[in-house]
Formats: sequence, C-alpha cells, structure tokens
Amino acid sequence: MQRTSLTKNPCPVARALDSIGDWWSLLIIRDAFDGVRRFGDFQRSLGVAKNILTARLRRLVADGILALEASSDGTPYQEYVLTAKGEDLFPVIVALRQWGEAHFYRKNERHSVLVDRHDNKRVQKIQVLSSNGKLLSPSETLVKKPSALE
Amino acid sequence: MQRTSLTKNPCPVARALDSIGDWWSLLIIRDAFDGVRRFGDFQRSLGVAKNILTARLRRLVADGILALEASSDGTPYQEYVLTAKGEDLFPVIVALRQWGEAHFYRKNERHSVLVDRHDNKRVQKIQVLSSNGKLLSPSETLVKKPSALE
DNA sequence: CCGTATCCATTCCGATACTG
DNA sequence: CAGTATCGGAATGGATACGG
Repeated sequence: MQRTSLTKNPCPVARALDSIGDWWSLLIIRDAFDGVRRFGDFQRSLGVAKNILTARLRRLVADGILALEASSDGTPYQEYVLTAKGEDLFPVIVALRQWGEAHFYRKNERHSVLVDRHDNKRVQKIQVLSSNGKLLSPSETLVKKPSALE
Repeated sequence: MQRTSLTKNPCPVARALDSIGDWWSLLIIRDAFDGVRRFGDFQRSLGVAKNILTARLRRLVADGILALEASSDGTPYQEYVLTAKGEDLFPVIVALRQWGEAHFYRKNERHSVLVDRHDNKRVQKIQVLSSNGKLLSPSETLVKKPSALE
C-alpha cells in the first residue's frame, strides 16, 4: 500500500509537508539558499546517494520549488535554482535553524549563524506576532476552521 | 545500511531535521499545538497506523519534544504534552502553515487560519528581520561558519 | 561532469489481530 | 482505551557500474 497523500488534506501544514516533509528535501533547499546549484555540489554537500538525489530534485522541480536553468558559467550543464515558491520557504529554514541552534548544541559548542549581509550582525529570532505587533505564545493563538469564519 | 545520522552534523538545520524531519513528526506536533494529547486522538486525527504512531511518539519523547503526563481528567491513562523544547517549534509550524496557505490552495478554496485568541484577528506573516528591524530577503543574508566568527 | 540503471538491505507504512 | 505483535508491500538509502 502506498503512503497516504496529503495533497488533499484540509490542513495547510499537511499539504506543505507533502512536498517537503521528507528527510532530504529541506536540506537540499537549505543548500540552495546557501548558493548551491549543481547536482554534484548537492551530492557532495549532503553525502546522499545519487539516485536518491535525482528523485528528490525531480520532485522539487515538479512541485515548482526548484527550476532548471542554463548554467551561469560557461559549462553546458543545467543548474537547480529556487523559484519564488521555493524562496518563500526562507522563514521555515530560518525557524528550523534557530530551533536547532537552541536545542542541539552543548554550551561550548559553536555553530554557524545567519547574519545580515550589510552589517554582519545576527538576524533576529523569528517570532509569531499579532496584528498589532505583540509577541504571541502558542496558547494565545487558535486555529480557526474555514467554516467558522464569519 | 542505516540512514546516516545527522546528530553530529555541523549544521543546525540538519540536527533539527534529524529529530523532526520525517513525514509524521511535524504533524503530531501540529496536533499537539492544537490541544491533542491522547494516543487515540492523534491516531484518529492523523489516520496513521498505530504502530507507526507508537514509534513516532516514543522518538519525540526520547528527544525531549513531548513528555508523558498523568491525564488531566479522571482517566487512568497518560497524555503526551509539549515540553518547552517542543513549544519552541511554534515558529516552525507557523511558517510551514503560512507557506502551505500561500501555495497549495486554489483561488476560491478556503482553509483554516491562525488567529490571536484575544481579538480573533489573523496572525502576522512570519518574517526574517535584521537586528534593526528591517525585513531581510534570502539574498541579503549569509551563513557564517563558526571559524569565521571574529 | 551529470546523471541513469541496477542491486540489495533496511526502513517505513498500512492493515489487522491481539492483549490488559 | 492504549498500546503490542506481526505481516507484506512499498519506499528509502547506499554502493557501484554504466553512458552521454
């Protein structure tokens, strides 16, 4: 039996995970944000088997997250670049990164950080804000079903 | 051969995904944010096989994302609740939700939304901000390796 | 250099039956 | 109700060999 598809699931989180909820896709996307564009570079960076990488890249292209482009340098190969839809995953990656930084490193263990290119300062912690700009904790929010909207 | 563990990976995103980068874990956590606490409720909500659910819940407890508590009502069973580490995933879930809303629904298709409990208004779009509060696009940021920090 | 094809082991997943 | 046990099929993952 096949894995249940979530593309028809009513929840936006489920539909999102249907595209990128596997072990490798978000790592590929993270690399793409870091400027990786070539098959071999993804492969070396991730240490993933080539056939798996092929399948994942194809899926991401089919889902409109990556696109194939002619190479920027002279080489006759194509490159994988983020589409607008893919770029919209930036907050997801940053949130994951900050969660990882907070909970998976020992006190004296250092890790890379995300900085503003212009002033070299660390990016702010990503937050959930109300319409008037106040920080919201999970318990102060509520998921409202479409049927319950006016 | 086993899947390569990412717990020693230098990248915070990779370490995070080692805990929650599979198909079900983030959906379980989403449910937990929505107040689901009992085994059977997770099972019905997700439609996942019970043995898989068992394995995932165990992993999340072992990783300190969920904890087992005595039930709040009178029943003699235990409940799965988010730890502080688990609650810190809130921005990740919200970012995923907003990305899903933006890209996986047709024009007239409605979906649930996340609102502020106090005023019933929609939560702001999650953003990556510089230290002085300006919105940053992916290309305006840079990942700095620990070796390159002063 | 960029993939594709194939092989094999492991894991994942769903369904169902079962226990306390 | 909350799991455990087991089964079979599918997908995943790693390695390697091959082709344009």
